[in-house]
Amino acid sequence: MIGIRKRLDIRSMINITLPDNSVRQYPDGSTALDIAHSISEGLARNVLAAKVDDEIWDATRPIHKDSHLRLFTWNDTEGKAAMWHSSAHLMAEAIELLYPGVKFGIGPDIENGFYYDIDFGSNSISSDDFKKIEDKMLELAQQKQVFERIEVSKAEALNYFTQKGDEYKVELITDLTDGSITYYKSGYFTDLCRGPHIPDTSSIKAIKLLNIAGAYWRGDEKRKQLTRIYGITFPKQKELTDYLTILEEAKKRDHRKLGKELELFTFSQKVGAGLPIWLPKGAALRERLENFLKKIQKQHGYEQVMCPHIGNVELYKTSGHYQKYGQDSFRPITTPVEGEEFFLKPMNCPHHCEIYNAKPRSYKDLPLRLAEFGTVYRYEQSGELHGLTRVRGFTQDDAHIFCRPDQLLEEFQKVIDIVLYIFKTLDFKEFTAQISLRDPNNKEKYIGSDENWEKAEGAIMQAAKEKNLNTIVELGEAAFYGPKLDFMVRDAIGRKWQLGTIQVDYNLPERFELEYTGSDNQKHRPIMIHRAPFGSMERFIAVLLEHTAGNFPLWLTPDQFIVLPISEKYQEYAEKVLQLLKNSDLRGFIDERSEKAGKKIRDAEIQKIPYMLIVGEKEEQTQTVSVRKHGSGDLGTFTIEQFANVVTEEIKKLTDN
RNA sequence: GCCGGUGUAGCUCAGUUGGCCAGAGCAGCUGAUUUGUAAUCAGCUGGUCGGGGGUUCGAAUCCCUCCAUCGGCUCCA
Repeated sequence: MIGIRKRLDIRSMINITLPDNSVRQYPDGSTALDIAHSISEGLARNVLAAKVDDEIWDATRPIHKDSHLRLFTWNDTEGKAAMWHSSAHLMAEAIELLYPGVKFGIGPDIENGFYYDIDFGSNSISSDDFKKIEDKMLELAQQKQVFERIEVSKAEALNYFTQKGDEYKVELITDLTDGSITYYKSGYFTDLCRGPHIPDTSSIKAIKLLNIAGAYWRGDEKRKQLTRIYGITFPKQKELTDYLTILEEAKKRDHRKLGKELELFTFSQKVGAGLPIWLPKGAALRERLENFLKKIQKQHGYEQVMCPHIGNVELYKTSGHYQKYGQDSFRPITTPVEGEEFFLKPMNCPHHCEIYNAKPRSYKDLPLRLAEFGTVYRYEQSGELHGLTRVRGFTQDDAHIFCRPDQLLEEFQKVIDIVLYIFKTLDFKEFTAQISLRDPNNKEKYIGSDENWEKAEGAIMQAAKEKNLNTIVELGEAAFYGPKLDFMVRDAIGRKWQLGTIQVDYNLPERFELEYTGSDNQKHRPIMIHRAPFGSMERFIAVLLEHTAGNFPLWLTPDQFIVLPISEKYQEYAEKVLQLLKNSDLRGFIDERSEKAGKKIRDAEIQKIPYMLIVGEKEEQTQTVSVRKHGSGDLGTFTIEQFANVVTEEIKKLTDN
């Protein structure tokens, strides 16, 4: 069906139910914008989109039946989405005018802004061209271009884009069903689009193109790479300025920057890309974090084990990792005489299976919980490396739980408890529990029987449900041998990273022929749970750095205090203070430089040391310290013992929750 | 791996259209100062301008290539 409905002279009335459940009558064919006008002019100016019953609509689309209506403005997610989606069209329009003949892929709104994937043909483009495009966009936006929705037939749509020579749109249309296809036309630009859009471009007042990147057409590495331009727009210039300021602030919390400034870790071109080197302060911090988890694990019946860093190729053929990842691994290590092949250990599970197999197991031995801080090496493509969050060598806080079927649920839930305890202790409030299942349309990517997959997926969902976890389900995110429960946390600029992971595995026990003798004196197969509450030490510390902006909890932080003698005369007393606090198991050092107190304080603040202890004549006479707290200032005078007690108590409170 | 950006002293950055011995601040070292809640002063050290190749009378600056790094894409056992 084509085009514009005829406007009737005498229209019947429709009932519109508003969010407060009040019902109002409007002429048939009224738009959300009309209705907004009837409520208030201010509202009408701000309406960007509307929800008509359960669908998000253009505010300018005529409504022809009794409906529930909700209006969206910039303050609503849906309003922002409509604005950014329309901004993508605006950008495409500007680009089409500036670079005639370009072809368009897709251009959606995203969490913060929008992008458009464009085939620039022989034109090459870089961020230097942004200004020109932004200016053009502003010019077009000011023309108050109206977004017009047009229904078209499939044949018509195919014809239009074939003539235009845009093969990407043709491909998209081919996959659509006839009767549901719409165009949106604004100014000089017509796009295949489901909508909805804002009424017109005049609400787009501030525009910033953010970055440019290659993006494979339809996410497929084997297909052509288009140029993706990311941007964001706002209804007010000030909001753009604020947004950019927030981005700048977030960059200051980048773990790569803080890690260097706080001397936690470094990288060396000579050692190799993606291979972090832990400096003394970082290594000590990491050790504290390991000890924290070791203590919890000990309480939960885990046993520590240790395995070599390499494993014979046969180990990985048995596990199936060789077939899946052999070609994408660091090249094998071979022995000079025998020609045996070894792989750098990319995961700990096969080794742990062999520990299980080292002796016969009884049902009474289960669950068997084997834990190891296992350092593994994985070849990651060079472009994927990223600080400590994506590396080629890292240490997993790994453990494998071998259990009987009747123990699975409880064991899984106990692991959830550990993860939640850690998150609580370290104050990670915003995380997502993601159930990662296999892609039902792509089963050949996975090993194992359907039956085992179904059992494993069912177990995870049941455990998460009984623990009242607020979960989201992602298809296709499972590991190749089993489904996972992943705990996702965002970094400073909003990227999502997987930290903790818990996985149910029926496959490796089969491949390694793991067995236990049951009470019936028959052989049975155990189930394996893979779990890493931190995920990896590297990634966890990276995310922790960004969450705390380098102000680690007192029990973790490298230096808990610094003693600042006012002058060299008080050096001896400073050493006494240091010694007494060390005796109380606190960490710190003395700033012995011949600098003024102000300078020493400034430097200690920059180093984010929680407590600064200023000592001079007064303090020496009364055997006290003047305490200044990082970020909050002077706390007054304490005896050394008082200070030690206060800090010890504070540490206790942080770890005993 | 792919697209685009970046690479100058330990750190943060200047270095005009290719042109004298490549600069600054901080850090470091030496000396002076002996300091009371976010920067005391002076002097000095420190760079094959990411590596290699090329163009040129002349390259930090232009070209090629490799490496690292940043933002994405793809991937993530």
